[in-house]
Amino acid sequence: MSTDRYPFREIEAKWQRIWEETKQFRVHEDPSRPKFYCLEMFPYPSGRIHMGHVRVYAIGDLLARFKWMRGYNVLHPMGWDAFGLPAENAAIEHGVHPVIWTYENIDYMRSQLQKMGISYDWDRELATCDPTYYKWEQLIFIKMLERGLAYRKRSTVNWCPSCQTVLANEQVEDGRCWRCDSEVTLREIDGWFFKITSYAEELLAWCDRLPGWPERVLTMQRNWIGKSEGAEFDLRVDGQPDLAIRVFTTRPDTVFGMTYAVLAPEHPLVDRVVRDGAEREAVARFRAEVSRQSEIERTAADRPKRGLRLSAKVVNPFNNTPVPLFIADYVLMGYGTGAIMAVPGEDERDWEFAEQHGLPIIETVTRPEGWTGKAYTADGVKINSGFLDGLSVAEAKRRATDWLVSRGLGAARVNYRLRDWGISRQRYWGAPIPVLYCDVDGMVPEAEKNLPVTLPRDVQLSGKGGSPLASVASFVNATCPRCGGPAKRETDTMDTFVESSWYFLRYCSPRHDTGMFEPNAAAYWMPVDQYIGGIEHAVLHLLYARFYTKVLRDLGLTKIDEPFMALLSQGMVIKDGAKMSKSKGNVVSDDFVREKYGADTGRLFELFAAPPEKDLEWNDQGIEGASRFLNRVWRFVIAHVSELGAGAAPPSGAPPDRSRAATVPTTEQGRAFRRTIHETIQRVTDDIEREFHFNTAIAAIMELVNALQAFEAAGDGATPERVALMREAVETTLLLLGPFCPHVTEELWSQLGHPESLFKQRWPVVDPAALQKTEVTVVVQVDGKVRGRLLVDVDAADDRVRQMALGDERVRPWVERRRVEKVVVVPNRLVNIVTRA
RNA sequence: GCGCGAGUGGCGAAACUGGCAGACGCGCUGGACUUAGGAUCCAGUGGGCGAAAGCCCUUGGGGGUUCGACUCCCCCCUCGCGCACCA
Repeated sequence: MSTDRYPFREIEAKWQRIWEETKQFRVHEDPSRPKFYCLEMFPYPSGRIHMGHVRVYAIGDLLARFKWMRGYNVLHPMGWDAFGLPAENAAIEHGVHPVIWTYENIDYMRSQLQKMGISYDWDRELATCDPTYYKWEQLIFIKMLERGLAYRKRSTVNWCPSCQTVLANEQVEDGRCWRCDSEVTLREIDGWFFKITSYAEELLAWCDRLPGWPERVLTMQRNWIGKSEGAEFDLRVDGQPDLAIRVFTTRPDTVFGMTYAVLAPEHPLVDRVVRDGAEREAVARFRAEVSRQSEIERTAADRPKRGLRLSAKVVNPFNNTPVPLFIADYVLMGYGTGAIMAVPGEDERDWEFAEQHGLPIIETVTRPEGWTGKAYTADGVKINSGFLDGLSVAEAKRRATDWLVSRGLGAARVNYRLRDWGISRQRYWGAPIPVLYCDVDGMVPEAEKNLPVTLPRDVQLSGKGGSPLASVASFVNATCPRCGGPAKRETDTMDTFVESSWYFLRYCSPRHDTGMFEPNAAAYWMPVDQYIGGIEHAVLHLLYARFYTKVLRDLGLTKIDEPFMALLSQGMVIKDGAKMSKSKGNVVSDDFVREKYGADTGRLFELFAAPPEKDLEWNDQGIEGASRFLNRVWRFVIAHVSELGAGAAPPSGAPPDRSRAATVPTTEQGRAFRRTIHETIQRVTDDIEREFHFNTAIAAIMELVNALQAFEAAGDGATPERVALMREAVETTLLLLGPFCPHVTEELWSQLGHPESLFKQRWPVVDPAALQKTEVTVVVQVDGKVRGRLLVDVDAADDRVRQMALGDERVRPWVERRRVEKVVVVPNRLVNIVTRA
């Protein structure tokens, strides 16, 4: 057990107190300064902050403090995503009311964050379960309802049997619940939806205009939205003139290859094309079989396709040929029209099905030479396709669509995979949906003056299913805001992703009480300049928030199109091969690390161990290294305080101009050392600002400290020049390290005699003169292998360098008795002598 | 299956637009100080040969482009992630 650690406990408590007392990180709109809105995804108050959380907040704090020092007015808020199931489950298991459980967790986690010393403006703290918060969400819900952006319908939805609630499509991963991993089932239920599909095109288009986002997140969003262009048209049912089946295809060029058609088993027209009792029975049996499959089984691509041939036939409008009609499990009711024309020649799924059922296959695209595959889906010349023969696929698509349109048989059509966002939750701990049902007026939104519709405190939570609010008579029985008669309240609550879809706007004016946010404040701060959070929300929260922001814009509340300009998706913190989580029992608590090593050390280690986008394996030994480094800095500065501190304080409190040294070094050693200082400034600045490579930024600072110690050790006395250089190095080190380890650097900064906070200093500026070199080492290679080194003047003439290289005595033996074929000179870098025997 | 991304010492990782591979740190080895060291400091640390100078090999594997390849191109292997019957 190490003993001689710097007194981090006292230092951290001291500076947290001072920052709080001086309200150092409280901010206000200030149009005279550039703003920077730095935001980390707010946490769900699950209980304790662990090292997985620390990583995100350390990154956010580093960027916020860095931007402060770069002269920005930085908004850096924190709050709580406070509604959600764990609170309700805790209530069921332990009998604690969700409100108690939630606020106790918030209190504890807030104290943990405060002990981390993050530069939050705590005056802006919010919790989404606060009625003054969700009130505005209810108001927006009503406005969305008026515009048809919120609607209620009965539909087949994803149901999590363990959470006892509906899930949106985005919240199902691999057929399992995103939160509890239970297998999701399907259920027919009434529920509320947000019409995110109305924004599909815009959400997709803006993916191309978010250069600050990681490409993989944008790809995931594009895939999720799943745009496909094609055509829709009717297939007449043979012998039933009043019946037509609408199909959607992305390949209208292949219609001449249609050899059958398929309806989803649930398709409503199935009942109308069925001819007799026996067939009806067969259909019922098939449907039962299909519905027995779980969602996972049904959508797995690698399982055999099951189908049932119906007696009816449908007619291909292009050539009036009747083809057989099937119902099959590989056609989904939820996409397109729930019915397809099947073209086995050019579609892999149809090929597979056709083979199984002995159906004919017509090729309508010329295969390339030597093609041995089955269905052919690439481009080629059209064949067997009537008036389309000889065209390319793209051209044939256009012509076929035109043909349909001109005859009034169909239309060009764009489909999206994205479905509307189901937001009804049959649970208690969420924001009530502000709607009532009246016998006279039907479904009625709550009057604005009656908002918020608050969640009642007294409720029986059993987890047995059904919305718990339904059993709270005082909540359910209400007054119709339209007729004043009795009405019943909606008892579903909203998906908690609704709260997190606008909290970043609320932070701009968190106590504003006449609207969602104060428009001028939002206009000043928004959009978020840097958002930081986990990759797990690539499609969930990040898509919902983008959608909701656009809705607010269209309601006239804000002018911004997109909430987050730049996104940093940090990797997970792994321990023993798994993500840290309570259920896996591999959590390294923030309390443990902070008490043993200090907050600065914990943060430093997480920022140093890996670049932020990569997963980080927690390593108990690695943190010792971070601790050792900070101790080394501490000991060095303390040991030299008296000699360095003297005169270090600027006379008037004005920040000294650090871009010019008090002294221009007179020795080569001094010049080299000062060059190291300024190279470090450049490296650290670039690493933070350009690439988010915090690990290499820290490495550069470590190198500077190593150089500082070497410089000190190699000296033969404290000349004024040496002291000035060391002071420059020490101050630069503290300034550069500040955003990573704020407490220890702030303390040392003050010990050096500076009356003003380190974080009110300007970020160090590179002195170009210090970077200048007079000589460089040039590597000499012979046939690509390093054989020698030359010390030459910077920008020495190529010819001269060539001569020196050829004449170098370490190089000569490798060149002797060989012919020099060529000499490549890369100025200030290397010489490569190419030889031949 | 399709689409991305990644494979570098014992470990975490560096390497700008092709130009000294392995910065920085962990671990390990030896030494100093010490009653002690799990503190601190010094030295060493990719592999092989060698007393040393030095030489040879080395960025998943194979080919290619180039004076020169971790970096660019082609094929293959492994791992991770995403999508996964979306017509």
